[in-house]
Amino acid sequence: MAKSKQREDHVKALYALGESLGGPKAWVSTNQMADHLGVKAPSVTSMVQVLQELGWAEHRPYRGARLTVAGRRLALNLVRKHRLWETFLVERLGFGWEEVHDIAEQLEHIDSVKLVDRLDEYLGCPKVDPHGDPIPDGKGLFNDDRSLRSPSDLVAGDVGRVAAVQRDDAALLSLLKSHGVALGTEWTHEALQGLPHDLREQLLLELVSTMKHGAS
Amino acid sequence: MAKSKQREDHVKALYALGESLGGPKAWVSTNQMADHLGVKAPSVTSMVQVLQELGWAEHRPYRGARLTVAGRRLALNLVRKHRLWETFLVERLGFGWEEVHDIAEQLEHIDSVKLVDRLDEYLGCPKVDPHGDPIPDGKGLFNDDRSLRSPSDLVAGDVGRVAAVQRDDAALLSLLKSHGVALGTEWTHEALQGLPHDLREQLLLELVSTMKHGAS
DNA sequence: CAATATTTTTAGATTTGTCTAAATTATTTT
DNA sequence: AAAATAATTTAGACAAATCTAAAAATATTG
Repeated sequence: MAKSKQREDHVKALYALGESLGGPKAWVSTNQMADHLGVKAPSVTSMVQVLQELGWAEHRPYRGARLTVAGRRLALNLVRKHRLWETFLVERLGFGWEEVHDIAEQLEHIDSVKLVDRLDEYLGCPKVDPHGDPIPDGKGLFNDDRSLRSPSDLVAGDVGRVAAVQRDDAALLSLLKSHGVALGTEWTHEALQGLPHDLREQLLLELVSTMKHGAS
Repeated sequence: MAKSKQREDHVKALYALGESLGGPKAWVSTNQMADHLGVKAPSVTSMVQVLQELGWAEHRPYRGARLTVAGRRLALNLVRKHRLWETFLVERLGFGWEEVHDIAEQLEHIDSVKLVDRLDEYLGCPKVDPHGDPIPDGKGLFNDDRSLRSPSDLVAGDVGRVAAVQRDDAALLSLLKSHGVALGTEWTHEALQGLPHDLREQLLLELVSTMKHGAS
């Protein structure tokens, strides 16, 4: 096995960037990972070579890296732990959704299958975390049957409920909060235009009502 | 500050051994620490020198080491976190008291004052953990007003309630469990003699009733 | 109290994860 | 398509935490 905080962080970065780049087959550049992790590119190169030896990633020199099936399983387990702990912090300990990320970042590295399973059960096997993001189950599968839309998909007359936020960092979440944006709040197309563009684009909405007729 | 898991582990060992050797002024040998931590003596020497530079310990070559006031504060905070997490695992997640030590050993290094305070509050500010050991408060003070006795202090006719166990490791605790020993169970002097000597000596009891008259 | 035995430290090597600077490969531009 | 530019890797250094083997200090014993 030979896990470590750093190795797990690199696996998670590889997963997150791979997803945003078009799925498990996408190659992620070492520079992107370096930016994402706040380290320099050569550090990523050497770590990615370690991940390859551990069987968690594949590395094509000068092309990039991507996760193997085992690496993906590990990544999804980290996501699961992160989101379960965030849920615990918000729902049980009364934290605000904007202040839990850094703590969950530490808690996700705690190594105990039994702990995660018990925590999941204790929280009632939640399907989404406090940011609206889906929580993978014990086998690393999402149960994401929501149909989310970008704010730019809404037209005049539509109302959308905030279901998730794309990026999970304290600054952004505080800013959203200060504009009255929280999970579950409902917004008309018009009201959304009142938000700054970069903020608005971070939201994912569930359509509550529309004036449009025909196919949804 | 510059905390790390290893530095914190050495501070905790220094605290634990110092206590069992007669309080904060006692010098702890590097060999004792090495045994306790499962590393070699030279590793401890170099780490103790680091702790000295950080202001957490004092090192007298060839004599031993002991904590400074700051080091002691850090140690007590680690004990606090360890015992709060153990309480959480047993009382909320349904773990057995013998299986929580290793997980709490990881959780105690999570760094967030707010998290610890919220957890404490969530658990109802418990005074003792599932092994019966007192939990220091946020300022590092024990509220230990129990008067505990060693099994050998009991005489014929006395009944004692198991209030704590001296050592916290899974093997011992499982063994105790298999002999029917759990926190809160009551034992007569005679019944205690039925336990193996080394097991019996790990217990701390609260006197429930006695046939003796006069001073307690 | 001198010789021996034990404990502890120093010296130097190793592993993990990071860095900077230089070399290499890929991409873009003209 | 050659030259310039950008991205990535290699090479080599460094810090943290560990180890083994050897040296130094302390304790024990005859």
